[in-house]
Amino acid sequence: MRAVIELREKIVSGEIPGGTRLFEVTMAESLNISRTPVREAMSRLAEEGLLDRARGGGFIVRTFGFADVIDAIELRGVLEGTAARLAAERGADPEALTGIRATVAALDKCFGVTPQDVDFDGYSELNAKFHRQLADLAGSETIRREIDRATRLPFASPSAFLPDKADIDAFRRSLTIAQEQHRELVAAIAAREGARAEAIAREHARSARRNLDYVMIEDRSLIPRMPGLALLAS
Amino acid sequence: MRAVIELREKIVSGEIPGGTRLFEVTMAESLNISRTPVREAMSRLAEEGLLDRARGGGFIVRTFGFADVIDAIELRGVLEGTAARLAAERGADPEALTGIRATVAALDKCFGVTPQDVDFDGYSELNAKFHRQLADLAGSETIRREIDRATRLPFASPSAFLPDKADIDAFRRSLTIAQEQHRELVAAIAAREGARAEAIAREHARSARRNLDYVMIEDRSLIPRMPGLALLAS
DNA sequence: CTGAGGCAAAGTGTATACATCGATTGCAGC
DNA sequence: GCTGCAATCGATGTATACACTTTGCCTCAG
Repeated sequence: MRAVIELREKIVSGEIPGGTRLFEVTMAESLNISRTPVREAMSRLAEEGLLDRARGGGFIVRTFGFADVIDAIELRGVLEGTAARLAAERGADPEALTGIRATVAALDKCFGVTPQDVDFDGYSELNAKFHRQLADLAGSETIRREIDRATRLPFASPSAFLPDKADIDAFRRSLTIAQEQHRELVAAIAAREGARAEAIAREHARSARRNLDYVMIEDRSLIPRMPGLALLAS
Repeated sequence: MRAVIELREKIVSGEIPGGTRLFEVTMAESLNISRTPVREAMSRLAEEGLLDRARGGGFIVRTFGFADVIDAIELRGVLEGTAARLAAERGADPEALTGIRATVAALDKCFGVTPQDVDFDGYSELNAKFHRQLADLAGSETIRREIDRATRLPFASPSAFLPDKADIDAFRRSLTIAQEQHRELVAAIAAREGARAEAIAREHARSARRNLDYVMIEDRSLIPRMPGLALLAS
């Protein structure tokens, strides 16, 4: 089990670059374990989407570029949008609605009196909770699973591009906008406005893309500080 | 390798019902192989979505109901819709467009002069090709993979509810409508009409749902003839 | 009688030896 | 010199023995 964690870390940190073929014996020696758990670990990481099965057996580290980050964000928006739309169309469970409203209220409390005063750790955690609750809101195991899968890649998670210290004004502003979207998204679902709920969820995902664009265009020195961008090629 | 195929068959045929916990030793004995390839096989079937990993190790056969079929169809519509929209918005590769147009033309030739005269095998094969080409059209590996994944479950494939003999009028009619959607979908993408392309792709997936509804409401005796419905619970 | 703790059995996790498959390289024959 | 076949090396596939974890039941104590 430890093998999974160590191997995953080596991949997401970029220590093992994309395209590398992983040999069982080599990996087993470097981790000081036998081939069997290595195979098991690789199999699991293939499930996660970090590895591809090579033809004729074996595994290859997947290569990710910025286009993949963009598409992963777009995909998350589409899937969360579907969850929101279905929740609106089919009617969300009242208890679940109450729960997600509570999360929105808790997120409100992360904002202080001044724009500078934001509880980032609290926001990040509650944001993750909000998105988990959203995925559940449609009551569809199929949708929930798919969101979970699409979200598993390090740069595709809803909290991937939340600023860790958020000393950038543009980032800080994005939090306020995102929270407004949280609120309106829940309102749209409760009002059974499926199309609107879907549109908001899609747009909401794009805030991650805006932050990504900022990092890429305005201040590339932030790239190393973004967990999940380390494994990108080039 | 043979283990994967045999085990998969036992699951999709319903021989091993959902919720069953699979024990490595038992399975190994029943397949006359050792535990190692059994583990490997289960791991792969977990990737396919047929098995879930149980807490404390081991695997459990996933349980599917009709709600899962509905949601899988909806999901395919959403993902294919996204592929279509992105292809329209970003501009599809001209060669790829030519290729998918050729498939549409070939599909046309499956329809004879009378409504009764349809080449079902040819249609089925070309239909699968069309959907493969559609998934590729956006030029996004991320999208293509996700469509591939969502489509892998036996009841979620684009050809899942094509009538094998199609002796039902309603089914035959659906083919004509579906082909019209193929044509308009390509036209919308070529015209860079993203929203329309997305809408058509979603609606197109719903034809599978219409066929499913027919089977469920009008003539349940057809259920065993639908490959991929055998593994459903209840 | 109930609850907790330990013991036993079953099942998975791991290590390792052996088999098999594929590719690459070298040799021989044309 | 080129082509084809064969052999060898390296990698994954398979079998099996052993270790460890977990779970369920039974017993003993409160």
